[in-house]
Amino acid sequence: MPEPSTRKDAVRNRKAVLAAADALFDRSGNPEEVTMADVAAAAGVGKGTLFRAFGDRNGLLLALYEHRIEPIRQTVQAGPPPLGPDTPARERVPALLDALLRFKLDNRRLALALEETGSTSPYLAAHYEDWHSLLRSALEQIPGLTDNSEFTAHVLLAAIRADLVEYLAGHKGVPREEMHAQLARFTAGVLR
Amino acid sequence: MPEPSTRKDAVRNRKAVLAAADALFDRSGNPEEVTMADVAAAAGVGKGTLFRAFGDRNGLLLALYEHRIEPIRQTVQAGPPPLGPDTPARERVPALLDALLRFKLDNRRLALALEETGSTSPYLAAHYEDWHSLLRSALEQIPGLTDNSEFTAHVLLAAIRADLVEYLAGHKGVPREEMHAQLARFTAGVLR
DNA sequence: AGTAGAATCGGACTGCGGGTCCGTTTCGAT
DNA sequence: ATCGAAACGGACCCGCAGTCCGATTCTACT
Repeated sequence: MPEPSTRKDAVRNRKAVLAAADALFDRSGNPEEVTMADVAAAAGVGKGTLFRAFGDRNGLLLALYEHRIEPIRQTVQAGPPPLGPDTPARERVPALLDALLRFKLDNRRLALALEETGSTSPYLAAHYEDWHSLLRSALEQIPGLTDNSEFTAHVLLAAIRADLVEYLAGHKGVPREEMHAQLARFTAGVLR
Repeated sequence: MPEPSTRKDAVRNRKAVLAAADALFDRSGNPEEVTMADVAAAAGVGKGTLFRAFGDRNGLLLALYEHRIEPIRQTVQAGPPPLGPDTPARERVPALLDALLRFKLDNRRLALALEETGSTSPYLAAHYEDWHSLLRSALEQIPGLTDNSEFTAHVLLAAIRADLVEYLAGHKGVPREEMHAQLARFTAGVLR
């Protein structure tokens, strides 16, 4: 990410901001109450620096997200089954959803903040398209689902949206394994 | 809604505000850019009046929503099949989802505004609980779905969330009937 | 009809957060 | 050591939800 010719104070500050934001978002219950000024202060940096490095609030959230999701992305793209590309679709679909659910449980605040961001619908984010098309092409390889795969992929992703996960896990107190089990059961039903 | 002893100017202003808000939300593409000041101005009323009548932005949105959804609510509660209580669950579930999808298509801006409202997750709204428990109890009457009905109801409702509907219908240009068809196909699959 | 006083009105005002601006500081190439 | 360029940082601006309180309008009572 850091360009070859970037001044080292810029690099240092970028890291400081990422670390501070990372900590702040996980700590607070409601991500909306973490302000940009807070992040800048916690990182020991001015607001100007913060905004120059990440553009806007959404840019910061995105950078955090990409950093955290990287391992999963890698595994999906070139790793072993059940996530990697060599997995039969029937196993890969539930595995993908399971991994994403685990990610959202592990990164609830961040995922929430990312999907909330008022004006920007989560469906317009670049990474949504990625996950959707991956899931969709997996679904297309399963006989009997090829016709409605587009919509089915949307619904399966909607089943693990950050605010739903937060509601069930955080508000309703549904335990982790229970959520995984319910999602697996539902997915199995859809895949018939 | 207006208490027996409410001054008539208050009643008049309340109606004016509702009418103005109704029009404004439907007109603008992005509901976030309709400000409370706009609504007050369009209604020919001061901001103080607006806030006294509805509490806050969310209160206004809710009042609008309840006004518009009332016919559906009535039909569901005491109307004829396929929405009313005498409908066999197997037909009622898809009918409910279809009606809600139609509602969201017809009231896109409003539904969006209602589900966005930053800090307040849609899952904490009173009406979500209502629809969820209705759908869930219908699902429970279908053999083979009784175990996972809770989660299944959440997912089916997630399939018609306002921002997803807006994304598909508005951004991707999926026509109405196509959306209804896709939802019906998916639901049929889930109900097996 | 007239009047008192309570409820409502309305727009100036506050608080707050995202985002910008620009004088000052730091970097690194020569 | 020097100089131009890039980065810094915090004062500043802007827009919006929500509040406050003096002015206004309604209604109950005579």
